[in-house]
Order: sequence, then structure tokens, then C-alpha cells
Amino acid sequence: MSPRPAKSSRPAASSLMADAVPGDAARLTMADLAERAQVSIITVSRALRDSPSVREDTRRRIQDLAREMGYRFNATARNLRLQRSHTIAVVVDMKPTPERPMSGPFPLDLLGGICQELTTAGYNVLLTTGQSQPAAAVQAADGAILLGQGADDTAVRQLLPMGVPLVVWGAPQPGVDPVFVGSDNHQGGALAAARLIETGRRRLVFLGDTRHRENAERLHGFTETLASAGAVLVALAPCDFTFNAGVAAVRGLLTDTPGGFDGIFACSDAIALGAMRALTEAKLTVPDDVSVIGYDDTPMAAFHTPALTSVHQDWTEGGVRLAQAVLALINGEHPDSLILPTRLVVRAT
Amino acid sequence: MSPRPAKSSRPAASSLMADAVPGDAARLTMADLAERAQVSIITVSRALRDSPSVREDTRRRIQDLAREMGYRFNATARNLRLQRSHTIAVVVDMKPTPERPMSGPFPLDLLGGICQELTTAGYNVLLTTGQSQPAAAVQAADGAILLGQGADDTAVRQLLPMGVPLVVWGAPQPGVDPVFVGSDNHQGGALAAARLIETGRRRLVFLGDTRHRENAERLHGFTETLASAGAVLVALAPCDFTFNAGVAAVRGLLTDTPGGFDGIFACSDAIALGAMRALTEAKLTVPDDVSVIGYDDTPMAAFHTPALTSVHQDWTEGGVRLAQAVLALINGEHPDSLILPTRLVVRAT
DNA sequence: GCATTGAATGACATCGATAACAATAGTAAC
DNA sequence: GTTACTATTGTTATCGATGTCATTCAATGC
Repeated sequence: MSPRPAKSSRPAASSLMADAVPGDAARLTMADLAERAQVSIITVSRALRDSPSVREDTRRRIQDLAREMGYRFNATARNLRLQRSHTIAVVVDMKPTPERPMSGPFPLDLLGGICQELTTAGYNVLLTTGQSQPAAAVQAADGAILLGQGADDTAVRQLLPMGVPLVVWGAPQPGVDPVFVGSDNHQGGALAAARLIETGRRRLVFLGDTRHRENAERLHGFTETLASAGAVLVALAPCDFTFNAGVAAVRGLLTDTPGGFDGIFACSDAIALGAMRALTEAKLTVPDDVSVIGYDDTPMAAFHTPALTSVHQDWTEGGVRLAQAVLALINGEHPDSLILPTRLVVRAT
Repeated sequence: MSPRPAKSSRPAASSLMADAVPGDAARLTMADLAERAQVSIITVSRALRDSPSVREDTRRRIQDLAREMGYRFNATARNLRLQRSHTIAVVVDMKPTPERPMSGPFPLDLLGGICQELTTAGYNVLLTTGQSQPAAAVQAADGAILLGQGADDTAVRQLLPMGVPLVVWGAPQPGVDPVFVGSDNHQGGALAAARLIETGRRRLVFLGDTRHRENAERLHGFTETLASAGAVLVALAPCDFTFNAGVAAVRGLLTDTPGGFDGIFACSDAIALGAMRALTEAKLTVPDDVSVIGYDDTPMAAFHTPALTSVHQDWTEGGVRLAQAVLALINGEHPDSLILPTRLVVRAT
């Protein structure tokens, strides 16, 4: 019972002071506290967890001791013992374009919603980019959320067999199984179509890569509504989500589309802005000659002149729902896939 | 030696099939593999790690077995044994404004850079919002990165004593110790001032909350440059980072500033856009009557009409540097605080 | 033929915390 | 005074993987 137990091994490598300094490199364990407090390890464990089966004063004594000795709890050990990590992996599976690693409004607000919900539920959020193999990270997690506007479903196929509860952001896919949460792309397309028709447009153009399932849904809703109103889709230009892709696509259409067009629905605000640039170049005015509707309702849509009409999705809400879905799965429930409504923000174009 | 070892306990709650299904809920351990392969646990461990001390065919046999039995590695156990988590906590400490949980261009690209660097270095990224107490998450990490435009340094003071290598994004603070990585706010302010002066402006306004150290730096650089050119700061309006704050601030200034002003430097693009709105309301034109410079070079700056001149910071690079700094710390090195250059993107205003 | 060497494998302890059960104390009831 | 009972604390095994130090076996050298 020496007053200074001297944790035999493990020298405090980077510490200048003797020891027991809060923030000391040599990490204390419950055993150390137990020895100092002259109690057993389990009592320390209980005391630190506020177990009612530890006498009030003992508990306080141990907690104080822990504080003053700078004890730091080892979550890894608990996780091992308790067989859960309280961690959800968020896999951001972006195309390997280095030009924009994770941009757009996309994952940020979504992440915000996810974090908000998961941290209040006591879970940690482990962030992974699809670049590396997510394997290791995901395996350690209690659940996983997949974000990414992937045109293919390789990521899903990779993640699914790992046996971790999985929720995917996007449009439900026919072949694969997991729970999906997404916004109503079909409705988004329909809203855009309805608006264009309402403003008297009849010869419409769709800009977007329909290999992305979400875009395919938008196209579907778009054409469906068109058909029922006697308008026609005069062109479908596959294009990336970028400004430049929008410029290029519309430049092409201006020469290639016999009969021209008077309305554009773009799968992102960036595309829409690019499209408007190309229209302006060609001495066409928006919205007098051509009406344009974008997607995502980003700040740049609002501040562009003329202000861009755009389909709005509530990313934060989406994030929250994603989180809730994983938690439900972990809980053994079987949440249904979920489709969140979109709404059209009408502006000048 | 029954052909079906039947991991006694732990019923496979959510599994419909019998067992050994890849993705089965009952998680296999190395012990299970060992039993099936008629080798010891440690041999399995070595085989799965491609240890050269396991015979080629044994190794392959075990690896195949692991694959077909759907074995999932338990990182928690390894981390406990190896005394490291290979995890970096990223604490996003935003003001508790629920209106924008994590927006702005701010953490997204930064996060992108961080992820990119850390995942390639084999580390995981644990995301935490400052809302909850970051304690638990951070303690389990090998290192931590603090992001947040906090006006105060409570977060730093909270994190620092936890004994985890810490790197902070922002402006180095006099009182506190940790390693900082940030962009050169002083230079940003100076650039803005130089540009305004260059375009003939003499009576200037600063919009931003200088309790934020980064803004204080900008102001410092701004006024310093002003002074040396004979221009004057006629008003300093503390204001939030938002559009509305910008509108309100400038409305106030328009009535309260004797002699008026001909140049505005705003601490965010949103503020700048708000300022322009207020100017337009007052029948002033930009840049003829008043020149405006924003900060962050967001998409909305570029697409606004007139296009907003703005100070650009390379977030992704910042993220990479943050990551490198933590890794260095973990490695026992003592990296210096780092200040990244900014540049002015000159547009119409 | 026997010692020596090396390759391959195994037994055991260990990381730090916790559940299940055991044990001790002190108190109340009769 | 003895039994039953509660409050409090302790003992032991355990989570799953891995480092350390044996151990086994075959090949090699003399």
C-alpha cells in the first residue's frame, strides 16, 4: 500500500512533469483509481457510471479522484465488452472527380441532419469517403449510411453483404434490397413540368444524366406530366452536374434542335446556370425566350440574376430521417423506405 | 469436433436462414474460424494479417474459410489490444443557432480535405457537433481537429486538457496553446483594403463581428493597409455572418454615417450580398456609388449580379494541412502553426 | 546418428471495462 | 439472540484480437 502505486510499466513518454498531471500521456485505468481509492475496480466502474448501488460518499470520492488524477475513460474497452460501438459509418461515395471532392450543397446539410440526430441519440458519426475501401471503418460500426449520387450501385453491393444495418440516400433501386431514404425526384420532375406548362411552354428540354437513378426519376415525373398537358420533350441531353456541362449541353442543343425549345429543366442549379449562360451567349433571354428551372435550390440560384426557379429538397430533414432509419434498423425494426416531398421555389426564370 | 460448432449462445435474432449466412447477425470470431480450420486462434490472426510466418497454403485456406463463412473483423478488439483507435475526432463547434446547423462553405470542403488526407493515411474520421459534450467521442480518438468559427475559446479549453493531440482551425490565439492551422485573415483584410483603395475608395466600412478572432485579424489587416494609403474607416458594424445581418447593418449605416461611405468590406459573402440589397433599396448602385468586397468566394458571389469580388481561401488545402498537423502530433513531432495564403478574386463589385 | 537450426504453430497473458454471481456487512424482525 | 434481509462491495469470467515466449517437427551439417 505505498502511497504512490507507480504504474510499473508504460513510461510517460512525452510528459515533462512527474506524473498524475491531468493530460499526462500515461493513461490511467480504473485499476489505478481503484488502488488509490482502496476499492475494487468494479466499484470504480460503478461509481463513474453513477450506479445507485454505490454509496453516495464513495461515489463522490471516486469521481473526485478521477477528476483530479485526470482519468480518461476508455471507450474502446467498453465497446468491446458491450459488443457495440455506438458508431454509425457515413460513407460518402462520390465519383472520383478530384475537381470537387465533396461539394455542392449535397452532403453538408445532409450530414448536419445526420449528426444532429445521431449525436443526440448518443451515437458517433464515422465519416468515410468512398475512395478508400470503406471496409474496415464500416465493419466496426453499428450501422451505416450511404450517401452519394452514384450512377451505379457498386457501393451498395459492397456494403450490403457486410451485415451492417444499412440505409441509403437516393432513389430506391429495383434490384437491391436496403432501406432507402430520398426526396421525391418523381414529384420534383412533375413540379418542374407543371410550372413550365403553366407559364405557357410547350417545347421542353431535360438536362441531366439519367444513368443516375435520381435523375431518371425526375425525367419520369417530368415527361409524365408533360404528356398529360400536350407539351413535348424535344431533347434529352445527358450531362454532368456542373456549370460547364450545362453550357456545353445547351450550346449543342441550340444548333441541333430543329424547331428550338422554350423551356429547360436542369438536374442541378449549376447546370441551369450554365444553360442560361449559353442562352445569353446566343442572344436569347430568360425567361422571355426560354424558361429555366433548376434543382437543389442552392444559394447561387437565389442570387443569380435573373433569380433561378428551382426544385427544393430539405436536406437536413433527409439527414434526420436517414439517421432515424438506421437507428430503427439497429433496434431490430424494419422501417420502410421513405420519400420526402420536394417543393418548387418559384423565382424569375 | 462436430461439423457444426454452433456458437452456443447469442441467437441470430434477425436472421431468417439457419446460419453461416454471410451477413448473419451472430458474429463470428477468430476462435470460430480456428475451430473449423483445426488450427489455433493465433494462427488465424496471423493468416488474416498475411503474416509471412504462416505457411502459404494454411494462410489461403484460412482466408478462404473466413470469406465463405462471412467472418467480420472486430476492429474494437484490435484497437483495445493495440492501444490505439486509428481515429481522429473532428469537432464542429458551431454557434447553437439552429437555423443553420452547419452551413456556409465552411466545413464541407474543409472536411473533404481532412477526410482525403486522413483516410489515405489509414485513419478514420469521427464527426462530432459541439452541441453534445464531445468528451466521449474525443477521448476515444488518437487525435482531434476543432473546426468552428467560435467567438470564444471555450471549446479549445474543453478539449485541450483531454490529453489528445489537438489541432484547431482558425486564428492563433494568444492565451491558448494548441497548434493552429488557418488562412491568413490579416492578409485577406489587407487584400480587400488594397483593392478598394486601388479603385479610388477612401471612406470605408467594415462589416463583421470582431469578437471572432478571425474577423478581428481581417479588420487588423484592413485598417493597417488603409492607414498607409490615406483612406479612413468610417464605420465598423458588428454583424453576424448572414444575409439579413448585412441588410440590417447597412440600413443602419446609411442613416447613421455622416459623410457616407464608398466602400464596404464584409466578413462573408452573405453579408456582402445583404449589404448590396440594402444599398439597392437606397437607390445606390454598386460599384459606382459603393464598392463591395465579400469573403469566402462562395458560388453565390460568383453568380450574383453584379458579380461579387471576394476573398478566397482554399478550404480543401486547409483540411489537408489540418490533417497533416494532427498526424504529425500523433507521431510525436511538434508541427508549427500554419497560415495559408488567401487571394482576392476580383469581379464586378 | 545426433546436435543444430529454422519454419511453422501453439499456449498464455493482456488490453480496460463490465455483467453475473458471491460475499460481507449492518439492520430489522421475531 | 438468532434469522432474514438489504445495502454495499468484491471475485471471476468475458468481450475478440495480438505480442511474447514456448514448442513441435523436419531438414541440414558434421
